[in-house]
Amino acid sequence: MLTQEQIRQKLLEFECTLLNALASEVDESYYAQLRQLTETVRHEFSMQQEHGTLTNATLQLGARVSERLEQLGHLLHEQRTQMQRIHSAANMELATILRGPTGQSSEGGSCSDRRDPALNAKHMRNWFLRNLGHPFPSREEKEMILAETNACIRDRSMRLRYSQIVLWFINTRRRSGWTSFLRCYARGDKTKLLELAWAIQNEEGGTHETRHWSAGNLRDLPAGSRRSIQSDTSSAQRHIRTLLPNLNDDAIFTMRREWSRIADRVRIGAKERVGEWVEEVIRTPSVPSASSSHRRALRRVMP
DNA sequence: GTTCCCGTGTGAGCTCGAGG
DNA sequence: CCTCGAGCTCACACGGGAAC
Repeated sequence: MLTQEQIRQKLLEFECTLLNALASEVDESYYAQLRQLTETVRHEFSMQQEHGTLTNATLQLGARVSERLEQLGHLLHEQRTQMQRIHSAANMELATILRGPTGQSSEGGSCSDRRDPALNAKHMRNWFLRNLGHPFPSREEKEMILAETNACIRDRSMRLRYSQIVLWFINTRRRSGWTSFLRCYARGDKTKLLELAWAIQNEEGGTHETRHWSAGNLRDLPAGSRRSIQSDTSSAQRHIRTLLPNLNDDAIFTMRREWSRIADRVRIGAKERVGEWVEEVIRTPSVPSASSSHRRALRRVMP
């Protein structure tokens, strides 16, 4: 353990370092060095305090250093805020230049303005994957996702609207294949699909992190459906075979593969897949195509 | 009847690769 | 380099169904 004099000496050195930092520019490496030094001093100080070996004068010195640290903290915060402001202003200016003299503002509703290539879908994807069995956020949840997404966007003009969140979920359900899966394996019954998702999740095991998806919560269902599931206590433990008794091993394998593809498409980004739609149409020629995408695909492949 | 939400159909901007 | 088509994505309009 250090002597009282050694502690005082270290505190004075530390104070000197802090004063230098306050008087000059602090970069990331200097900041890291200061943080390390702070930890060392704090550790030594608390050890001495525990043993009651600190004099009043040393305690006062400690308080003064602590005050300097706080000052430095404010200064760093100010520096960072200023840097962020400069960065944001530079980005906006660059965007204006790149847009060129004919560039239009995002107001006005023309079609050229509707598309936002920088749509930040991270939070929406996360929510979707965590509720893959029932990806229908409530109004409150959509507003929360909206707030989380917009908190990540510093440029106010780029912030999302509530309707964009709604549209994203509609389009993602459709394009990831979730809606087709619902029709195909649950006959449009969302409650059954959630049960199926739970069954797949139970059989697959692991965690959300290893699977990259979760079935979601019963609370997401309408009250009536929730009650009907809860009344059947074994439903969450049901097996895929019980839920889909008509499917053989091959069909169950195909179903599980399609389910993991849905998760992948949501995780990486939903893509239109012309080849697979054509396959689907060829497989079931008697079923009229339900989606515009089918028609678009066919129009492209068979002009 | 009204309101809200969802699904479907479709338009349109953008990117990218192939071909001239 | 330019053009063109395919694919991807966002957005809007509209209709249907459920809840009130």
